[in-house]
Amino acid sequence: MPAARPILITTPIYYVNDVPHIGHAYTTIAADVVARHHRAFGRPVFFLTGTDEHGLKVQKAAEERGVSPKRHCDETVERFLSLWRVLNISFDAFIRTTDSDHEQFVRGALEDLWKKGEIVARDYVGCYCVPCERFWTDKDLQDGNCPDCRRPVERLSEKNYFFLMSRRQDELRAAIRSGRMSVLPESRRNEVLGFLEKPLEDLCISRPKKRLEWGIPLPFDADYVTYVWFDALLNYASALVYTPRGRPGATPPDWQTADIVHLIGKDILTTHSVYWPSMLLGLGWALPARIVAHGWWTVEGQKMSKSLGNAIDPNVITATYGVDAFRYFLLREVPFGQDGDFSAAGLLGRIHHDLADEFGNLVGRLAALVKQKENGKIALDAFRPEAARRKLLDDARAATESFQFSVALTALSALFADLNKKINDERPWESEASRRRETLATAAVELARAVFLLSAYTPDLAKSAAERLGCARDFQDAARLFSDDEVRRAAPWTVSAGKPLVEKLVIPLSPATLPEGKAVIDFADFQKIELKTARILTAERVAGSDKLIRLEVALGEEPVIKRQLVAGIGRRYAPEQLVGKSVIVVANLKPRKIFGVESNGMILAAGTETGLCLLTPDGEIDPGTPVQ
RNA sequence: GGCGGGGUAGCUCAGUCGGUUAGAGCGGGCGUCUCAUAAGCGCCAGGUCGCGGGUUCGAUUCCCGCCUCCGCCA
Repeated sequence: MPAARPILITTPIYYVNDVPHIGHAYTTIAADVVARHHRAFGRPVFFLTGTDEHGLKVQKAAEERGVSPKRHCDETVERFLSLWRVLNISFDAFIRTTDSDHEQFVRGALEDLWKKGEIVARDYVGCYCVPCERFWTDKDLQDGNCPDCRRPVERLSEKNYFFLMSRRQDELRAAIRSGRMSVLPESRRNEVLGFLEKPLEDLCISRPKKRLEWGIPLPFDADYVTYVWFDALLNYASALVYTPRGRPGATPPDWQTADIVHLIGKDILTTHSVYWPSMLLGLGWALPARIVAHGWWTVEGQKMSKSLGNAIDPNVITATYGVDAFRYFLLREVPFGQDGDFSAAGLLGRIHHDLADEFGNLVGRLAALVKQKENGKIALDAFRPEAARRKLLDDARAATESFQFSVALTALSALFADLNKKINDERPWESEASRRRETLATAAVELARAVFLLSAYTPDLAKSAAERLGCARDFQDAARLFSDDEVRRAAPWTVSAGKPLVEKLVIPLSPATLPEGKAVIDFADFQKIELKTARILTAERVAGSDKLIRLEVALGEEPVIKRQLVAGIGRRYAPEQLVGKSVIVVANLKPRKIFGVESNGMILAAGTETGLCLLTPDGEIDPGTPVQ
């Protein structure tokens, strides 16, 4: 077999100031799956990740802490390194843009472009926003301020250096159209092609040292440092020519011949599919084969944001639910490329249904059957391949190799379901011996192959499953495991029984995803709340308040039970809008006086004072009906 | 505002190059086996296929308009 072309798989280098969250974990786990998968099948792989450590934000953060920028980076980079250890990330190299070899490399590339005339000096006139570290055009400004942060901008005219990106427009477009460089998913490809319909501008790649010191000095002008993106993007190539920290003995491929795959988030699509390839064209280097952009995660239906404080800390999640469960969930839940929602209930559902019930139990029942009926030995010569299940395995493999992780895991899931059905149908606990052996050997081999494919996604879980099946040794040789003839000739597998492979978790609610300050209540507490439907009979504003409305509601029809209550919904609803509406009220709330009016209950609404929304029954229902 | 992509079962989505009963997974309900983790397997979803109009013998599928959501750009 000819040696497979080496694959270079990369994640973006993460901004060292960031606190790692689910988004960082997602990209990195996806890249890890690709790396592990190809390694398992014997293809040379180089898996690269790292941190981006230059720029004004780092400089400022270091100043605030009273340490040098480098020292600041040395400390904060640990957050990423330790998370990757926790998440079982098998990177071959971890690059930091402050590595001196990387800095040398960037200077070399700049020198080369400068000599080739790909970089020119020009006066730049524009409005600069210091906090955002970027220029804006006059059109961009909003009321003369930065459109991002709304702070005032500085008008500057200064010499800067420009990379002549504009001259790469046609070649770039052609590269994408021809498939020489593919951008996935297709919607992102269209976006880039749309972007390239408009005239492409040149890229300012310098920053005067007087404004920014923390960067790589330009080799041809010591008064300037390199624009952070230009510096950062070059990591993909620089990491191959020196040896950043990483897996000992890992051999980097040659940039010019490697199959280069950049995994990115959709926010950095343009930098990776326009800036970076045009830099490569300028340098005369090979283009990446594929740029794969994934989507965003929301958390419990809400956008992740600093102000909400709902960013998911993968350290916390994995401590509660397990690393493999987390890895599995992220890649199974959402088609790669689309946005997804991370929820405790969703994660728990995947663990219980997919991993414990469907998969773990299958391994367990098969091992138990072999133990009881065959003295623990699986005679592989009884294996009889089944085309439909082989197709599921092939599909799963192909899907992983084309970054369709959820498709791959769905195919494996279908295989597990089919094997469960096969065992049910063929009833090996009571069938005659030769038939029984065939059932068990066939199920075992097909399950082992699936576990092999799963091992890129959930390495530890797959390892325990393989040990349970007694096939761990044959995992060293994918070609043999997947060859019907060869696997039939392999030595029998000896199963081992044991505790359930995947334990179900008893977690009432995820502590990691609970809003801060909210206590967990048990069901009995919840039942104390009497919720009922009600119809609003009258509504009027409470004198002296623009927020409060006095309501009379019907809590029962015959006889009509009236109730007076006060609700703080006046900024959103006018009284006349309310009459006749059906609502949900807390009926057993202790009465209290608000603005001198007694309120005997509370109306349920979602949202804040102005953005709120009354909760109303979805259909006709009598007032006074209990809500449960 | 321009360009692009959506709006299909409670949820997430697939699908129809126009045509008898519109599909899957999850959740929910019912049944059943017993090797296994109260696991497995089987059965049960009648949803104006966003709204209005048009073309057609016939449209959820094609065309037009509208509403609405999302992405990129401005």
